[in-house]
Amino acid sequence: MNIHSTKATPIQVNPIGKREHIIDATIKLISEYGFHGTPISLIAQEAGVGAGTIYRYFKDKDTLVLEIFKQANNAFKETLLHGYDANQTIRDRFLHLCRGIFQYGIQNPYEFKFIEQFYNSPYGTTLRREKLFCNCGDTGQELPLEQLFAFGQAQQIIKKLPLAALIALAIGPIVFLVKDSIAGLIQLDETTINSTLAACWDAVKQDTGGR
Amino acid sequence: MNIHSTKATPIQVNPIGKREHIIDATIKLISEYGFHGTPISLIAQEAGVGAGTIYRYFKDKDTLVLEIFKQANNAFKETLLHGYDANQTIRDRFLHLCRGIFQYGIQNPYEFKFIEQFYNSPYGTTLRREKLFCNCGDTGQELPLEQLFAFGQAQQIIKKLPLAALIALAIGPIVFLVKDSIAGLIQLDETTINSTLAACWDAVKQDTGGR
Amino acid sequence: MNIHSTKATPIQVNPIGKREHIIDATIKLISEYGFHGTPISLIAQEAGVGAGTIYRYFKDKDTLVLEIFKQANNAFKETLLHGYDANQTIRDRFLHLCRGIFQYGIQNPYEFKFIEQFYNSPYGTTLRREKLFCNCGDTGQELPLEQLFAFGQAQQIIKKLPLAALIALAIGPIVFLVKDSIAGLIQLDETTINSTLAACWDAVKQDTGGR
Amino acid sequence: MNIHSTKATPIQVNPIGKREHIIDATIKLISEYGFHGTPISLIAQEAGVGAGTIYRYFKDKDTLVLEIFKQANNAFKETLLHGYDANQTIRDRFLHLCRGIFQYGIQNPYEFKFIEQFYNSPYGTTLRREKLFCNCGDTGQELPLEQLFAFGQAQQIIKKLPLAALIALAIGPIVFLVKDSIAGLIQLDETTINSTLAACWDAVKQDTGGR
DNA sequence: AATGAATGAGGATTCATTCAT
DNA sequence: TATGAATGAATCCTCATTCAT
Repeated sequence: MNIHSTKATPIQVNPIGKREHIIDATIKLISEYGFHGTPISLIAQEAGVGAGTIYRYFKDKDTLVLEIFKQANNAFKETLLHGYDANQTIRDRFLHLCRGIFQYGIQNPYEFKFIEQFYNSPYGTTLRREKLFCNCGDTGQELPLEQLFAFGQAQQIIKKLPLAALIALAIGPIVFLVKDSIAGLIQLDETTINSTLAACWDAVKQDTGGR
Repeated sequence: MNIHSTKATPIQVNPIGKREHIIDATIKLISEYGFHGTPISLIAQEAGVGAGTIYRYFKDKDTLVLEIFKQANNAFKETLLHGYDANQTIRDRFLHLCRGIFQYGIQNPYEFKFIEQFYNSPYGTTLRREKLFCNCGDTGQELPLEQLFAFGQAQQIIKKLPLAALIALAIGPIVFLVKDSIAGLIQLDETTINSTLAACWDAVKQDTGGR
Repeated sequence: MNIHSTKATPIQVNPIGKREHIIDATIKLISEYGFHGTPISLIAQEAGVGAGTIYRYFKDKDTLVLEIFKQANNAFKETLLHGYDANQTIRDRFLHLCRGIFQYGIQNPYEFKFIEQFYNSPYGTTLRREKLFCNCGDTGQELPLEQLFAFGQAQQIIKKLPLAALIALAIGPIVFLVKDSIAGLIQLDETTINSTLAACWDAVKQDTGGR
Repeated sequence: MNIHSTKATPIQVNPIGKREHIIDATIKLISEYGFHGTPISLIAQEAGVGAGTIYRYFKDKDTLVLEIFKQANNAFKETLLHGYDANQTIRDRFLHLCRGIFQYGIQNPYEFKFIEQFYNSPYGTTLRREKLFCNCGDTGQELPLEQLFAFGQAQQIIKKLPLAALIALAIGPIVFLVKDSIAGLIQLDETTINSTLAACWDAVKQDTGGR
């Protein structure tokens, strides 16, 4: 056992845990310092393993990060879809999906920042572009939010805006807020979340003329 | 003078130009490759100066980046305030400020990404926290958007939400869209910009009860 | 037993076989990639054993290689001496020994290259020097070729040249050709071998004055 | 100036010398320990420069070695051809070329071993095969020895053997002897060299029937 | 003032060897 | 006895920074 380990492993160390330790350390550090700002040696130290050990589980640093992204991204999507009911109104479904982003971000702050960073990296941009243009991404399936918007537009419930703009109106504020929350700049209580979600809906919903 | 320089400087080089060349090169490269992904040698090459020369203008790489951030951030704020008229309605002032973000981002994509990256870096987070809590940031002055929101809330024109949430609702979508635009994922024409700005206003404006 | 082993060893593995597998794998790989170019892990994989197992048979990598060299070198000498008849003429005995080198090299290309490599390594040079000067090498016995040359010189059948030069004249071309053959640069048929052996004899035999 | 330098540089260090120092150190060390047995750090130490400096002159270790080989190989060929007179008899020309190998090897022992090692490496074998089969090697020109043999065979002065065998008969013993000489196993005086050259000629020259 | 050659600390990765199972 | 996961020293290479010119 590495004497410098920061993780206490009393009595019985989980033999499967090493891979998890590496993944956790990577998410935590890269979400904070970025890919190039996080040396493998630091990951190893944080994970409580030797540097060489990381290469038993992952071919190289790129692969390590890519696999973590896939895993985190899938968990993220699952959170969004958990309890998703296609029979609900468009508004309720919208709120469900957006609330999921809040939830995931608050409960998995490191993962959230990791995913965000990845999407903003050159690799992530390429990924997004492929998904946008070829619809041939990892899973091949559209984001449910996109389907929802398309459907809502047909129903004249969602504004006539480019999909990318609608996505930005829905996700942009939430991502922004969650990052502020993670940075400790704001405390996200239930009331704030609900109000913000309602405001996001105001942004995308078709103007009913009000009058 | 670097013989491999890509910038011809015949006869009389503007001695003040060198600093600008370095700054421009840094913004362009770091906005694309990130801080750790951009070696000083590459900046020197792109700027058409010797690597050592950079250290005559900036103490070290950190300082270089920090000063560029301050400069770009100030230019950004100036863009927002250009033509800003405190006598306009709150809505018009909101639209003016937000449109400024679009404008700046589209006209200065490198600077925009640079600023965004900086704010998301560990250093940037610290900076924002200081500004938020101590109000003792670089300029010490609040964002005009924050003043506007506070004023609008008092007038019952702006939703009763934490300032950070309002900021997120206003800026989040725009930053999102501009990044997509820079990445080439969407073409931002005037119509889309206007509609999006209107939607942002829908998000922050006080619900008038549907009258 | 390594499940990825390329050598099926069903039911009952010959416990003595493991050492042989390791040796064979080592010879094959080192003859191709060199000492430093051949990791223990690769030897283990090729041998179908665990990496740790190798250390049950050999103290370390150096020892492994050294023992293999001794073994291969002895086998080589035995090949040369097989069927050697001290009653034959000097020429026939010379041809017998030299033909043996051809035979051994063609039939054991990996071993041949391994031995050659070893002799050219710093360790091999030391070994040869010790043998030459102290006559206290591994077996302590002279190469039969040296004895033969000494005898032939006394008979005025072999040229008056330093022993090392005679050895070079006899062995040099053959080693050269066998390496070319192993590298696939030439096809060594019986005719070529015989002619080359005759030419080697021409090189070392005493000039009979053109009679 | 590196205080650990092993090369005294009194008074005036040659500013161009650094590249030469690196090359010399590389030749010396690799000729002794081989490519994989010679770390860059050792080369740097021996050359009296920082490790990073090597990469200012050579892209990477492979390039360093390849360039040195080309340079040494060209110098070697020049030595062979220096004073070569196509009007001399085939025997004299043969002796001239072969004596050149002796000369080069004795005067440039490190380079000689370096070249030899390179030719025996996987890369070198490929090189030789290309030269042999495509005649499209570095310079594209045949070894003069090969031309000489082809010419001599037509004149019935050289034995009817495959070219590779003749080359082996001529070069093999000399390379062998020079290596022994470098290893300190034999002292090559003029008499030994001349006698050995004569013996090499005996090996390749057409048998005149002895009568 | 300007340069870029030189440096060496630091980064990613490999691999001989150990040791718990 | 046999294994292969784990290790960390050692390797190749990069790059921020210095400094002689």
